[in-house]
Amino acid sequence: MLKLLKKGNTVEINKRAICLTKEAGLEVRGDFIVGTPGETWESLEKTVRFTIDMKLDYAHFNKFTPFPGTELYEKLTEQGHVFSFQKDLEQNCMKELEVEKEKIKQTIEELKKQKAVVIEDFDSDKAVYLPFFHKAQEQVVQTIHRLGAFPFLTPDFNLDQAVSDEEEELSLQFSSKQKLAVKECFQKKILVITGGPGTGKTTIIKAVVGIFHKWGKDVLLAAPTGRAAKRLSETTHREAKTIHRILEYNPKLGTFRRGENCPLSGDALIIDEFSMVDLPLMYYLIKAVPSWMRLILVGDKDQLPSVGPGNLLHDFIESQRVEVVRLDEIFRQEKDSLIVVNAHRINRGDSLIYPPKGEKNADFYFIRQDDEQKVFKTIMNLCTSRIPEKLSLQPLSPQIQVISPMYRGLVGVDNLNKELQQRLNPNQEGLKFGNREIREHDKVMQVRNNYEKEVFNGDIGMVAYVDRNSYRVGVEFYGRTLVYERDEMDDITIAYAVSVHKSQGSEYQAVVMPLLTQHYIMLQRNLFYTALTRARKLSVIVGSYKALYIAIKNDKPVKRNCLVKEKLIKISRDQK
DNA sequence: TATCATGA
Repeated sequence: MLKLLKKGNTVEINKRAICLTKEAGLEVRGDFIVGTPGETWESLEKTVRFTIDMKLDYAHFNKFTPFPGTELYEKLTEQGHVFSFQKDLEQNCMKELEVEKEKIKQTIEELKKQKAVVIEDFDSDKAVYLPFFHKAQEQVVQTIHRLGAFPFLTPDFNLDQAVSDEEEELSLQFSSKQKLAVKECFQKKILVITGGPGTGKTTIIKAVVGIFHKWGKDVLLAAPTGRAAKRLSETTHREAKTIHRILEYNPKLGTFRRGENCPLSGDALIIDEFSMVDLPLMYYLIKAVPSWMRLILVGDKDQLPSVGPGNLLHDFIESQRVEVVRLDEIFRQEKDSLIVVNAHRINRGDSLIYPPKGEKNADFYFIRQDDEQKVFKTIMNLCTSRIPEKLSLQPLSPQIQVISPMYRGLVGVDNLNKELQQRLNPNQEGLKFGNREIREHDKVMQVRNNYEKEVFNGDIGMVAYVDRNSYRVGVEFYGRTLVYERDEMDDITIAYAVSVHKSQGSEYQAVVMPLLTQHYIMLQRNLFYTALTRARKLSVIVGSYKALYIAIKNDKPVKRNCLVKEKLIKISRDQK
């Protein structure tokens, strides 16, 4: 018998299945099968095929026989080597593949009987889900469809006048696109506003909130992270909460008090940084949205998709069943900035434009370096002297940030932090906590929301003092010094280098990033785009051309197996 | 084959 067991955050299917999943490359992780809900038969088979390929490769490797197509194979055959057992092995593997496929089908059928998975016909294919993800996806699609069709109040005042009033109040001039975005918030039931950094998303929210307020309507402001919520409330001068908080999350029970039976109250709900919202969170959120409430979703569709399943912002936009305003004019940086130009090129999958040789005033540089050691050395050199000199900044300045795609490795976040601490902040007596040391003047990052201290996950600070007697540390965040007790030390981490994911939502004058083929799993267009657009004045990429090319060409992570987009299209077609 | 991450 197969059973679903819950262990920590992971669902395990009994031993045979795990064995099967391991052998077949099917991983059951974070409550869903193969990384994404709605995995199709076709892609399941591809995964299996891939695993068999790897096995084949591995088998050859063990017998010192290279795989056809590899450089080594070509070289050796050129030299007259013959690999006679090649064919047998391949044939065996093909048989194995059939057996594996059959085993997977049987396992999934068995799981279906136990209602441990939901199998759904979709077009000519079949989709496999864990029940929760199936339910979540259905609910999100149906509710978005229903909410969009629900009648709503349109303003009884002159909208154009209201917009110019806001312009005056905020003392700025909206572009025509921005004006449109503001006005559409009042003319549409559900609206998506998307645009890159510097396209004025927050200013638009500000104006929208202002107009709603003057109209006498209640607006709820929320964001998926504590930091984004804090930023939102700072710019709008109104209360903004995390989505978890507006839904009144209960961490002990893992439930939300707000839901169908206890909906949110208000006339409009604005979610900022919507690109970070994943399918489960959207499910809980949408359940708590009453029919009359307007929904305004704001985010950058080109940023990193949520780590959790789903790619909702993208799916909503692509489905063309939700109204979208795209902000594409850039205000923050000039048009001749290579950072801006290249950010656009990355999103189109075009190759980058490099500064002319010897150019000293460009804001983007690519230092070609194939060797990991050399990349490492270059980064050290950039951080200790070249960048601080060029921008006249202190080497310890929080305005210089190293970003890395991964934690592991010589040019990973962890090692870079260790080495940068040694070079940038030597000779300081620090406090040891486990295997790390916190020193005076160190750059640190808060990694957990703390509402008492008013610091949030992702906030960057500097160690102001270290008290060796009481084992306390004082950290200065934006002019405020906060005291950390010994047992609070896990709330901060050294932050000379941070992951690209962590850097999302922050901006720095200068950004340095290694990019090598060893990061291949992370080499995605969105990742590179996010890293590049964190810099305002200077962005330096150190790495191999091949890695750069892979990253730009790879738009795969955008294509997830969720069927939110397809289902939104289907549901509106079926109703006609 | 193995990476990133939020929330109370």
